[in-house]
Amino acid sequence: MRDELLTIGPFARLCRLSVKQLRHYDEMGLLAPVRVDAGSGYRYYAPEQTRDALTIALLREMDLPLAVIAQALAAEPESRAQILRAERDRLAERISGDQARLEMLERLAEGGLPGYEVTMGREPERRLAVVRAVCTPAEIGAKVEECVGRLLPVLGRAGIAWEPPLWALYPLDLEERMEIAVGVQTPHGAGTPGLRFEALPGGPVAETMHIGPYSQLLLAYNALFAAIHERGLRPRAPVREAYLVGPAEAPREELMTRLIIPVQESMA
Amino acid sequence: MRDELLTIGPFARLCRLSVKQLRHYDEMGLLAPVRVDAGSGYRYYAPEQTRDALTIALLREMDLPLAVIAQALAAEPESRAQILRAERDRLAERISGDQARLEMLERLAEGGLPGYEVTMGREPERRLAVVRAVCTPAEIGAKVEECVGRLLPVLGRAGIAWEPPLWALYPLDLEERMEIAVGVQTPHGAGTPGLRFEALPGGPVAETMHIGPYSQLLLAYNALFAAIHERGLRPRAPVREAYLVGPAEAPREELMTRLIIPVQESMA
DNA sequence: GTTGGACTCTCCCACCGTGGGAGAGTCCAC
DNA sequence: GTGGACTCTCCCACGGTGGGAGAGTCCAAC
Repeated sequence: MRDELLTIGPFARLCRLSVKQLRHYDEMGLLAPVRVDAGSGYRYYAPEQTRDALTIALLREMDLPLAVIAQALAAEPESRAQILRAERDRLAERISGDQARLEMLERLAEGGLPGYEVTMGREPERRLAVVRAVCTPAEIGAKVEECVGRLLPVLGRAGIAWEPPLWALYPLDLEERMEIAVGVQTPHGAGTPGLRFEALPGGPVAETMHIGPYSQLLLAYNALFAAIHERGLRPRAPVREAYLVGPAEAPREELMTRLIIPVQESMA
Repeated sequence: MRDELLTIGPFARLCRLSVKQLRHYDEMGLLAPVRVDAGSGYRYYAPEQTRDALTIALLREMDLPLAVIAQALAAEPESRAQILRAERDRLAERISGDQARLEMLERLAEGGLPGYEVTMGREPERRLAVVRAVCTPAEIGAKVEECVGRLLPVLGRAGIAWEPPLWALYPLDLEERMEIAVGVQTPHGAGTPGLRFEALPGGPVAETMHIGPYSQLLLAYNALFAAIHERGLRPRAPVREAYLVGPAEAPREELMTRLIIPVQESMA
């Protein structure tokens, strides 16, 4: 095999990369030309390097960061596969996030920004039997389900009577470490192991109804917070969700969720 | 409603935006505070501005560019809905692109980078009856289908005998304006209106078989080009695909496609 | 009144990957 | 030996956000 070297332009054409890209990859040590002329600085690539260059182009096409590509190229097949799997998971997560975004955007594009009727009212005091969990914002959906799965057996075993709906309580801000609670309203069950109790004070609240998948809840909260602030009020934790029609009873398009945020005169 | 103004920090907390973001939005004219103290430069926001700020936060959450958000906020409801629909389409396209990427990444993560056996061989001369089209790289899939839909009736009406597979011809480089052709091998049909003919010269080729959805074809081409360049050969247009098992005959996981790239000694 | 601490201001730089363009130098075929 | 195509390095731009410096401001507590 003759090893006539290629200057950067022809080499770029072979691997479907731009000259700028190749220079950048050289500079960052991802793909160095086999020879660099000391005098002129000209980069010379060997035809064998197209293999790596094509691989880089392929992985870039899948949106892997250059740093990760560098890792993957340098790694043994085993850890390389591991890196690729990690990236696959990252991409899968991005897609599912984008799909939620898409659904919200659909709704916005069709219904416009309004579409939520916010009511200012009063809530009675409630006593909830709850289980708690700590999670990040991204995990909320899974964690709530998990909590429901923990809660119902406890209630059943203890023979505690309760009526729907299920409730969930959230902090006001979506932080990295947020404490949530899932429960039901009941006067019974004090002292049951695994159960905790939450006394929700009565008082003024803002509320609205969300019909549709949970991925679109953000829209409802947006309307809710806007209405609260416009009235010069301040939201107070915990935010309450009541699952009037849940995933067990209806397809995701028909879920009904009541959103309630306690409010307070801002002067207070 | 008392209009006690808020400094940037408390206002940021209300709308779940960072102080940096608010300053940036002010600077670019997206959301200006109602009052800026001439002496100190302090920004003062009115509680009513939380509505716009929340909307901005919401649209950013859906990944709309700030410039588009500015447009949307300024526009009438009608054109706003239009803008949102356009963004929805953009996002939908990104998702489908990402899904293709994900599938390729799956395959890479599982099978590793190898997985394609590239054969160097010789192809006989072939005479194809084709229809042509011009498209961008993103449209290829749809255009090829459209071409098939145009080709088959013409063949049928003219009573031209042919045998599977269907073939497609592509240029070497994926450019913005690429000419493609779809056809079948047949000795008949000269002069049929709507049909053109393509004489594929025989000679040395590199080829491989791709089994799976078309969204993963890039992987096969990567292996193919790498093999060609490693042997010091040069690919020649047109690239040929033969659809041995097409979408009409099998689910997408089981599609079989033969990829053939004519090659030439690089010295020539 | 003064002090201290929390807040705010403006500026610059960083990330990521790519492209554009300036200005200078190099290669090679005619 | 000359022209034209190529290459070099260097700086700046995009998008949106964050970090940090260094200076100034607000307000409550003493």
